[in-house]
Amino acid sequence: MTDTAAPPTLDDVARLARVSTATVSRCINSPDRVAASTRARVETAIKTLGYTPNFAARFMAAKRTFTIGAIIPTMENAIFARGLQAFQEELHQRGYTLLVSSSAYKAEAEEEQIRTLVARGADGLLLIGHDRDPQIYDYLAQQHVPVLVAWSYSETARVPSIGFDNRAAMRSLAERMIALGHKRIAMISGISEQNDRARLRIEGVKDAMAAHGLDPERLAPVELPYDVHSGAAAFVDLMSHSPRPSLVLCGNDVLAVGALRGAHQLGLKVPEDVSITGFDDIELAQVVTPELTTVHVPHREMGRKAAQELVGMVEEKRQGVSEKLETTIMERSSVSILRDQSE
Amino acid sequence: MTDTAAPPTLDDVARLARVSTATVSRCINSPDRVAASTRARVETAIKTLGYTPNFAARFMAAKRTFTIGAIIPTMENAIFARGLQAFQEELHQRGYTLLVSSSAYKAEAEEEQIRTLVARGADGLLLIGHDRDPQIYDYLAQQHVPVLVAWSYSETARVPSIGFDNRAAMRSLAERMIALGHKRIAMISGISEQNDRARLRIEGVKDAMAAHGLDPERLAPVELPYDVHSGAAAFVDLMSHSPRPSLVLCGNDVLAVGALRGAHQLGLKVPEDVSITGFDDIELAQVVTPELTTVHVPHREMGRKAAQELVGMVEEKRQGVSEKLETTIMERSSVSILRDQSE
DNA sequence: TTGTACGCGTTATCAG
DNA sequence: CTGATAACGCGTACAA
Repeated sequence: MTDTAAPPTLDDVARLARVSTATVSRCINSPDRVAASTRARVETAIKTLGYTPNFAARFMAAKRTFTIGAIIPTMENAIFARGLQAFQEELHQRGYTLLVSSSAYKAEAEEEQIRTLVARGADGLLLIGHDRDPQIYDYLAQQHVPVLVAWSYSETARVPSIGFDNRAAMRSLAERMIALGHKRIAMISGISEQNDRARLRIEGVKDAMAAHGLDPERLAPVELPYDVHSGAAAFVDLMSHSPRPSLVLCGNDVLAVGALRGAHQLGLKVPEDVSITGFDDIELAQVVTPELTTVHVPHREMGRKAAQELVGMVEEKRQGVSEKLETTIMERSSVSILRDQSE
Repeated sequence: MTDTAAPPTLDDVARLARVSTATVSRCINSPDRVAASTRARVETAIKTLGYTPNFAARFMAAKRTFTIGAIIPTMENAIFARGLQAFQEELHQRGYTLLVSSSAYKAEAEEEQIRTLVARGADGLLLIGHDRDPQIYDYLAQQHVPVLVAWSYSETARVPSIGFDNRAAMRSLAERMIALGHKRIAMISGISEQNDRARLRIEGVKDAMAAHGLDPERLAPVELPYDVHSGAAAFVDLMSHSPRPSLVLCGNDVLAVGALRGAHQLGLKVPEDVSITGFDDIELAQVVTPELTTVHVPHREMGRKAAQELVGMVEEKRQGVSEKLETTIMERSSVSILRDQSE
């Protein structure tokens, strides 16, 4: 128990076990390539010394860290939580450690964190969405760090993605709402700059409107940070216009919950007085009253597949292949039927 | 744009700038110790090469990383999100990067992640709560890595903590409820093994009961994972017993929201038929109907102060000093008044 | 002010 | 199956 000593090194272990450092290293990295007897000796030495490999040294020599980095826009709400959890679990099964950083939806912060994670030897990176300064992709390419994007699917983007078609998903939700008889449609969106999910969801609504004889230009989505408070304020403001919308489509569930609160403040009943929808289907959506009609995203599947693909890219040094995941509309009780739908 | 080349090194920069590697290193780490003219040359070289210092090499040579690690029990709900966000912001201001890992409330996972983060050169560690295998503290001491605990305050623990008194906080909530006339009290708790917050909150309720002539042994808290579904199931089960409790105290807001759902399933009105309380005062508490009576925790203050203290410990190589933060009871609408409270 | 040279703790190559 | 030994990229005495 020499508590003041510096952490033990490979050398210390080697000396104690009366072998060379190479042998100790082998015991750790390919145990089968060393005799059982000596291995036993080494293992005891490791135990008694409380030896832990020095990571930096290992990285310098081997250039691999078995670490994957992920940068998500926020940890403040649960949007990315389930997917990330699944991502981590799958990674862990494959012997990788996940390190997470949050950018607070700020492009510069994200860039800095990308550099940080790469410098720290991340073998691969998971990023959310495609929209970012192209220079970053140059940097990543130069550093030979594989990158995979999640939460957004794109065929044309520079890096592979495991995600869903935000535009199509939102379009089909909007079309369903239109089929239900909603015509006066408003939208509360996340901030679309540097955020393809937000941007594409707006486009999806416009697609639906255009396809059904509504003027997309009249949508005029308001863009705000993804938090409950903003959602509530925007909703209250929206309701002060006339004619009032019969439906408020929200860019995600958090904004939708905010809208629900706004309605509550105004004494408006949902869905009788106004309908509200969300996107993501996080736990929150089923916990509020009324439960939210929203777009279900296969969070866990996405996380799991992203991990598989990213590890594949890292280990086989190959290009990643994109995959589009399916979303489904969850019709719950925050939407009213204005017109009977018998076809 | 030689895209196939390996990342540039100090050596490359030195060659291009026609100086030694030592000079380049100085330009980066103590710019004032080098002549302005040569510094300019070096800086251009760095720019044109797109040089980024290799982190592992730097760590090996300098033994500092300006990285702080944090291991939280979960990212799945927002319990730790706000505090962690504040922690990160404060860290960033001081030039440190935060790396986060989640243990899914599993002790072995946490231990592994502690080792991972230390091996990766974390200058300091933030941990949640005090309950863990003492060996881990030995390891951390041996590695000379400063540790700070948050979300729980203790004077007697081996490591310093910035947190609140979970026991006293829960006790005063329970006392307030008793003062309101509640006598048939049930509790839905998190799993208390290896979780001092959960454990102390149970104790707090028992303290309050004992102090007011109620038998603490009759509390019989049920312990479950912190998720909405578990909370709902436990609540439904609790309500099948007779006599039914008039009040269900929950170990945190997530369980309380679950209880609310359970009540809804049962057709029970809250607070008319049964009262429910939470703990933490996360955003969720104000978003559900009825809004949750709960214990407010100063998340952001805790995160900020934890960052300050931990950086202090790292930079000044000193023992950390603990601080107890205040909590307050937020009385909202999930609790009924059974008895008039004029004193 | 600048350069030389060594050490940090591993892994990997190559003999033995 | 095992042992020397050369990298890996950088910081820093020490020397010039």
